[in-house]
Amino acid sequence: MLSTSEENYLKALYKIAQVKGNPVSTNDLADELSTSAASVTDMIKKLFEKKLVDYQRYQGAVLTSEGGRLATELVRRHRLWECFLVEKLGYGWDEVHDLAEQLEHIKSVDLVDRLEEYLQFPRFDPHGDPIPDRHGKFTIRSQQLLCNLSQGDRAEVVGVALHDSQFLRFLGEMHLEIGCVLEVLEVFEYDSSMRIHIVPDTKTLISSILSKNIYVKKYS
Amino acid sequence: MLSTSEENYLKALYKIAQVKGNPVSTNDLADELSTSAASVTDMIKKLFEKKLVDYQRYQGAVLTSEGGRLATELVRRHRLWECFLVEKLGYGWDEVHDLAEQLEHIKSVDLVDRLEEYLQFPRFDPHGDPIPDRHGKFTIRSQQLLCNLSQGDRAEVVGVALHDSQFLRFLGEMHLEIGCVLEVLEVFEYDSSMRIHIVPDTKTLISSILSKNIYVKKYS
DNA sequence: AATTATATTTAGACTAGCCTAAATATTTAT
DNA sequence: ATAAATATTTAGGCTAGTCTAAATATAATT
Repeated sequence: MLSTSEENYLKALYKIAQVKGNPVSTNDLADELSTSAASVTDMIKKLFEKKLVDYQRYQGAVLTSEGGRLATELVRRHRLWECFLVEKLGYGWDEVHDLAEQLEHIKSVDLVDRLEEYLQFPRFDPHGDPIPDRHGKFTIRSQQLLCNLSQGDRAEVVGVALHDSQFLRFLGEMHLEIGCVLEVLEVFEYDSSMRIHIVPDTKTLISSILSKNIYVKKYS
Repeated sequence: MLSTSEENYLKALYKIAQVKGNPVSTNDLADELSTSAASVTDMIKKLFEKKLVDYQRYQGAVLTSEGGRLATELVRRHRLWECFLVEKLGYGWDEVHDLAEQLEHIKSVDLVDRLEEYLQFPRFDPHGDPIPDRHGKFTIRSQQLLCNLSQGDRAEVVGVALHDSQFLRFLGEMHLEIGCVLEVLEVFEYDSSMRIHIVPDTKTLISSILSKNIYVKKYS
């Protein structure tokens, strides 16, 4: 059985590897987990003993297939709990991260499977991130950013690249949510801002900070 | 903020005080928490520092009003999570204790209030135990035991005095569940067993081990 | 009331997870 | 290629929560 702390290391390893590739450096882990490099070294050794990471001194760490499986399971739990909190308890998508962070560590062989069934097997969480199924498989969503669309393009919002609550609250205020359809009305070269039409009835200007962090699926 | 361990001590203090009264002895706590008396002494001192218990060396511990409030809140959380697990996720009443034991420690100011609303403010958990409201108030259920009924009495099952899963599974197999109505057909002095009619269609013999651990509300 | 038995506390130690400071390895830049 | 900068590990220590063994206080028994 893994401790909460061990689980958090696995998740961090998984997350960093996705962005920066393998091997994952001690310092990157320390940053991600807001801890010291020395603590990371200790824990990596422990995970190595448990065969959850491959590791050689000074060379960074890589999840083993078992480590990867466990990390994916944690992502699954996190995202399913986020669905539950938003869909059933009425939380906003900007409020659920910390709670899901706690709930994902609940130890049970089948709790999350039952939760998934109860939620009717959602494939994406409230932020548009894909939810791994029982076997760790998931659909990769479009990686195209809103900022890369051109005038006249129409697309659906499918995800966000940032998850901090300020950003999410701001998007919410602008009615920019997962699933909404938009059209690029105009692109301003000067500051890369855009005027967009959020179907059906909002037309607004958005800064590039926003458009660089919204994933869309372009209608062809 | 309290640790999971501190919270478990508060719950144990509350539980023991209800059964044996105050003050609660070090050994009783050690038994309840499956730990050593030495550990209990350490933790009680800590809770005393935090003003959650009154304590004098060798004289046992008593929850302060703040300690009692927190303990009641934990009971509330535990019972609401049990409701959720049974009613929404389809668990049996014999399967939910350990999961609720974990879920009750999730830190949040409003999670459990939202859960309560989502469950439509249940007043009793799946074992018939009363659920404290936001202010710690709850309805005390009938304390009458099935074994104290006489031939011809009719009553409703309102609770169980034991919570171990073997006992609960056995009751379930006999269709003896919270809310069911029964009538005492015959009482056998010899071994205090009873023949009962579980309305509408089961007639069966039950041992005194069962009838001593089922709370009923007699129809007058 | 003294003695024995029981309950409780103290003392000292252990583990997990974290820390800082110092040592060492690797990488980068001159 | 060597020096400087950076990254990583080691060494030693801290806290929370636990333990066992020993000491001490309370309760029970004669």
